[in-house]
Amino acid sequence: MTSERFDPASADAHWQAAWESAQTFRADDASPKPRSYVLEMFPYPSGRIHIGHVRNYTMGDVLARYKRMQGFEVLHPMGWDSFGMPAENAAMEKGVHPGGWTRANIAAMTEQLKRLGFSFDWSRELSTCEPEYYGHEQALFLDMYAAGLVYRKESAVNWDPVDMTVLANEQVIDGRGWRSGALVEKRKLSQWFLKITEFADELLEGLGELKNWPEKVKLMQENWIGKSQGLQFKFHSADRATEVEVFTTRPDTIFGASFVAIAAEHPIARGLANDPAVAAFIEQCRKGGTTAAEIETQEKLGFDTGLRLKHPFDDGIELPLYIANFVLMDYGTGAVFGCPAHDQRDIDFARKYGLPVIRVVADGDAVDPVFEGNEAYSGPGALVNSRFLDGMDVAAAKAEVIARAEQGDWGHGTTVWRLRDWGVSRQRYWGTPIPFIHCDACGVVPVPKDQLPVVLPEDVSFDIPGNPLDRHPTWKHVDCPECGKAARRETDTLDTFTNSSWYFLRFASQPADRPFDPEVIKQWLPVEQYIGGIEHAILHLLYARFWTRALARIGMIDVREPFASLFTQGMVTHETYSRTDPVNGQPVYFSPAEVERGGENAALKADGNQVEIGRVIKMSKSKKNVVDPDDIIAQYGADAVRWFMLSDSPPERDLPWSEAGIEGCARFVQRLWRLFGQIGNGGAGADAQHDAALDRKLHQTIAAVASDIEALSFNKAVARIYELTAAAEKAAPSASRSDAIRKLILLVSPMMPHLAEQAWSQLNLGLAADAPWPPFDPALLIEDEVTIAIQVLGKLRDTVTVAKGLPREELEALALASEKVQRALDGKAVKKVIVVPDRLVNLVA
RNA sequence: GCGGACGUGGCGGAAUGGUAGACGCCGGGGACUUAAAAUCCCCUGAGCCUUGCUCGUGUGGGUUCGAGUCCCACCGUCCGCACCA
Repeated sequence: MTSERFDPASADAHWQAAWESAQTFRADDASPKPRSYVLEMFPYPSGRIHIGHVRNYTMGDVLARYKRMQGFEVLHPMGWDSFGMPAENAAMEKGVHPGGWTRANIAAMTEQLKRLGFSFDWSRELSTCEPEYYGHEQALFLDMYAAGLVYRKESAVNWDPVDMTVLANEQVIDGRGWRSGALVEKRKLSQWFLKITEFADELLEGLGELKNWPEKVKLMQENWIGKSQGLQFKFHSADRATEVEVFTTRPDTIFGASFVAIAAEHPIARGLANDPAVAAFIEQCRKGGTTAAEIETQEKLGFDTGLRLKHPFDDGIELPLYIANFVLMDYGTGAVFGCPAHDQRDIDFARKYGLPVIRVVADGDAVDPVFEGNEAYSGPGALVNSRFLDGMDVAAAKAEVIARAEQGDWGHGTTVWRLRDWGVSRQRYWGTPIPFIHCDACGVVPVPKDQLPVVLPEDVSFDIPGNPLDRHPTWKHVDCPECGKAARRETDTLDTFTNSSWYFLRFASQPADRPFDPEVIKQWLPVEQYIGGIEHAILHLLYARFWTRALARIGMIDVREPFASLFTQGMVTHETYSRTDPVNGQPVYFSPAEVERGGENAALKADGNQVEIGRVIKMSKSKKNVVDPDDIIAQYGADAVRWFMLSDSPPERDLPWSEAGIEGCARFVQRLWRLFGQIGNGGAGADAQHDAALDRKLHQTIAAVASDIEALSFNKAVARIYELTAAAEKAAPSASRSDAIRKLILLVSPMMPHLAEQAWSQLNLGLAADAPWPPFDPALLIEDEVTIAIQVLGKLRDTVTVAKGLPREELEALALASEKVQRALDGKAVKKVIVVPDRLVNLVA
């Protein structure tokens, strides 16, 4: 007997406990089965699970469960990216300890995740803030150091003079510390760097192999790495007292040069700064925004230094030297030559300062040496006005100029990268201690591996400004491992991105005495499907690729690319509800829980009056358009929430959350439950009958849902399941119907695992989670009848349902026999007939 | 400014160049009920002279027997940002 309603409140917990006690989702390193590693980006333990996490992990869970059903040994782990600034902020604001705060958050969020029934192998759970994890990270860092991939150099940081602390870029608001409001200073500190630039070429080339990564992400990484090939050469003043080295990707346009520009921070500019006008201009360049969007829209400004430089091919040509606000010191040489006709920034600048605009590349049109427009031409063409280059195409001219520069020994062809080495030092407490010791006699000495982990002391306080590690009474005082004399520990910690750069390896293999076992890594890696947010498109994903390659280079692993497929999911959005404050005219926002939504209107529950329904946007605390996963799970059950996460919107797009939507999902859970209760006993009577149409529908659905899940097109799989459900409901009792319902339980089990287990348990066949994906009969995928569209001049006039595979002549005859077709033809002669077998007939009159 | 993505009913969205709007939500009508909830059935792009016809996938062109889909130009929305020389 089945109860009338499916009760998630009891079923969810029951089946979660059943999976846990059976260790259903434990991945077996020794399994003979083919492997599948499904990974979602692990969360930062901020305190509460966000609905975005729910969407992310639901997608991964459907894939992981499906893969298990397909006979794979699946690794589907979960852990915590638990070092980071929010813990320190909480410590300062709430007076709690970062460790205590973080671990309490992890405990609460673990409970939240478990309520959703995800098929995680919890035995592999890891937390990056524990010595059992970061100790191995320290060992890997030492290995990289030994391999020459780690070095120290001076680097500038944002220093808050009041809080006596280093600030992250995001903590600097309008040039001031976010907490203290003090003006931020640039300070030079000796810091640790990882040589990611040594892998720039590999990381760029490697993108080509990543067939299952979004083009968008690959493009972002490509641009971030920023490979540019060109010419680096020096301009000289007539007296050779001044020389300016520039880099250009367009050496072919050298005869179009009309000025040279250097960055405000360029040594030559600084050298001229005793002139107050120069100093004032440099100061002016420092103000204003530093982001691309700000700089791009900002007016181009220059300052003529009065210096004149000789053209490398003709001493008779003199170019003015400007200091300009659009030249970047940290790219190339910090100096460029301007060719206005073929670079938009340069022409903006030239028009402003009345500099010549000389066209040197012409795209086949008449050669007009006077360039009238204000739009630079950067396309292909033949060189003009360029002496020995005339007539060459751009590529040939580039090669020719580089060859001549090298011959004349005044320049050389070179490759410039935008990518810079990764500074990993953070002057923060809540991170992985960098395992080095500073000794006055021996210098910087690595901590011997047998002394790892260097454990972060937890007896620290945040009531005084500055780095707690630095003022800890004992922690930093150690003996030098080399000479034994008193020495000091490094008090910087590692950037939290290092924690997430190898966690996928530790998930696959976690021996106690080393970071991982390469033999086990080999079995699981690469991750078959990685799922997470687009916000990690560059940094995390590039660093993880870098660590993987670095570890491969030093012989620790065989994999080169950690993530075979990457999927970036969209956000969960919600309407906003607001009223305008009559006093200040600002909107006052209300949360969905405070609002009663009906039809096209919404009213505040408190006073019954209307509120304005705003646009559907990303959930954010400030707009109050958030829903809490716990509340909705309690109200609708895990399966309805999971189903909602998969329905309607394609997974890469945003998903608008709505009350009506989740209610519809909860209703569908009950609808399935009623259907699942209608499996016949397989005995006499109706249940012996077969239903060919339903059989076909079932097998088509099994095949389609499988391919939709593999393509991560969950919204399409959901639509298929609705269709099969409707077909099964309508079908008369038969053996086919019972079979369809039984298999439908399995089809929905990756998505609604609790409901599926509850229904499956009544068949006494073990756990649904352990059941294989139902096979389909390819013969049943083919329809025996097809509906043919009949068009006249491309317009649909009639349809006719016929046996599949009818010959062309018969289809044509059928089309002509149609009354509607004859009416549309209106006596005109048919000139041409297009027949697409089993699809359509188009009569051209 | 540059780069990218996207524009299809009231809404989320389907659609190897071949019947546009699958599936879901909302809405309307009906059945069941003393009643409500729940459930089930039907309708639901727009317009019209309603056996049917016309229009319709941001706009304007083009290719094609046939275009939501391909090409060109534009408009709009969203996202990202690094002046990359």
